[in-house]
Amino acid sequence: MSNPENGRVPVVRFAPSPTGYLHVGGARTALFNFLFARHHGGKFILRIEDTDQKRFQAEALQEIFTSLKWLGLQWDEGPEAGGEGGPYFQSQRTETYRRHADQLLAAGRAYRCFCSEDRLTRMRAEQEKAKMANGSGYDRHCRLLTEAEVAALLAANAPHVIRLKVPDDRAVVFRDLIRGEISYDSAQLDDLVLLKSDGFPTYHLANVVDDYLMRVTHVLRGDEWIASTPKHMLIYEAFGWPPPLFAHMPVILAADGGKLSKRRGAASVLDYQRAGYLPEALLNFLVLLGWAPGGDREIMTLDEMIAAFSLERVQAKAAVFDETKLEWMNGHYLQQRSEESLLPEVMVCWEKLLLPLPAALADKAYARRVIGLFKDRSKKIIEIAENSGYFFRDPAAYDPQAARKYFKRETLSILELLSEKLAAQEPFGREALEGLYRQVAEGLGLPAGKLIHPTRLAASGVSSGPGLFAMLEVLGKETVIRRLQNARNWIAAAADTKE
RNA sequence: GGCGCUAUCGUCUAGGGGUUAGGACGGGUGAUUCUCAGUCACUAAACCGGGGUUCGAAUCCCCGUAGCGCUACCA
Repeated sequence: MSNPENGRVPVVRFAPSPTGYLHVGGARTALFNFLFARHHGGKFILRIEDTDQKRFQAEALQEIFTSLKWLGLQWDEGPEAGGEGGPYFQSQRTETYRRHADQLLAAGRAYRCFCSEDRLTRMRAEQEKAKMANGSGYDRHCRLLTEAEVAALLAANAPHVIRLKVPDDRAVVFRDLIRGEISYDSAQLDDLVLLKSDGFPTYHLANVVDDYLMRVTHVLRGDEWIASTPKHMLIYEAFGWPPPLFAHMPVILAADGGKLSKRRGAASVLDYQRAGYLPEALLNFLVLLGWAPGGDREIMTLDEMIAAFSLERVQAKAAVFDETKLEWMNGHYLQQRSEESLLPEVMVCWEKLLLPLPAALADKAYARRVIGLFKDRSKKIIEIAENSGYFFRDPAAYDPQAARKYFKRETLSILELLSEKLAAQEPFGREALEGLYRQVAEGLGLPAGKLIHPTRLAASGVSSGPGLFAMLEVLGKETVIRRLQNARNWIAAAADTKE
């Protein structure tokens, strides 16, 4: 399948810089790239933009890989995957960038700039003071250097950068696939730095050179890059290369309308994993932030997203990250999942929560049944583990409020009677147990609730949870009777101290 | 300050010259039940403001306002 825009099989790339963890905004950009590539039968490249040595973090790199894999966004080319366009770390391509910067120098489209940081700072301060209406930015001081001056400075080993010669006063126009035509006046643009004095390229140079060399057809990136795009257009032009197509994704905002940050709701992708979210839920939620397939469809598998995805339907407006809806969606996907598939992840939570580890945890079949009791009433994986502790050890205490309500003196005899009946009950299945309870209640002339609530509290220590009879069935006869006895003794002791 | 982008219920969005402006989350009410959830039903809730264009504007154009982005030898 070829794409409708320029007839070539699309090649896209996700190009994070390893300066921090992959957060949901980045994940959404990666997702849109992935969906676009898959929809058109194209290629999805992962490229690491690590040209800023000062901000590089090795852990961040690992986390980016782990996050993308967890979400199921497998890249076709990139680190670990290989490919013809490699290497995929920009820090390993510095020779390439230098060569290309030289090429621009030779063509007279760029020049060496020896200005010190000091001079630049002073210049900016003066511009600030003069409140220059426009055209603030580098004053092009070194553009006027003669060849002899440059040669002398070079001979003296003077540190320098390479800057692009930006044309004076011209419209730079490009078409954003989501917003339409966007135009900038080149007079607004700086003579931007292409190669830094440490020999590393700036984002702008590396980005353009790599996108060209890797034959990228569509640049789908966050909309904070819109203002950089005219600069990139000028670089393509200086090289004489045809530019790719651009589409800028709207940003994702925090609930208060501000920027997404760790402090404000949006953590890294892996934090959502740790918090008990399912990848399919996060993906489905994220795809709806800035895109909709049309109509009323919301719940979609990855394959359905791929089939329906199109850039034309991507929203231009920033979207607010609504954690509540994510939770709802996660609950939905939790219900869809089998007990079996949930087991490893719930087990991790149990192992953290239940120390020392109860022997019952080793019984996989039992664990699966417990999960079955909780997955439909939970929103996150962690909740399944948090609320099910009593399936692995007897309650250490009873919820005080519930105890006041359900553990009364007259409950004593009820629990005793129930213990007796339960001991004789066979089979110990949920329907049979319910039948037994209704029968006993009737015999006593009491509403079934009078039996059910104390039993629940005795068996679990809390007053909320799965249906009582399903719970008793999973717990098993021996455990249930033991807990009923424990509760009986507890009530008796409480009654004594009161007197 | 300059430049740019954006604007439909609280939130995500559908629609797009003539509609009772639709759906989802969240809220409210009710039903179900042994609790909590869940599920189901019902319900309140929106076209930023002003000018044009037009028989007709939420929809197209302009202006304003607000929000956001960029304005680095960061990405």
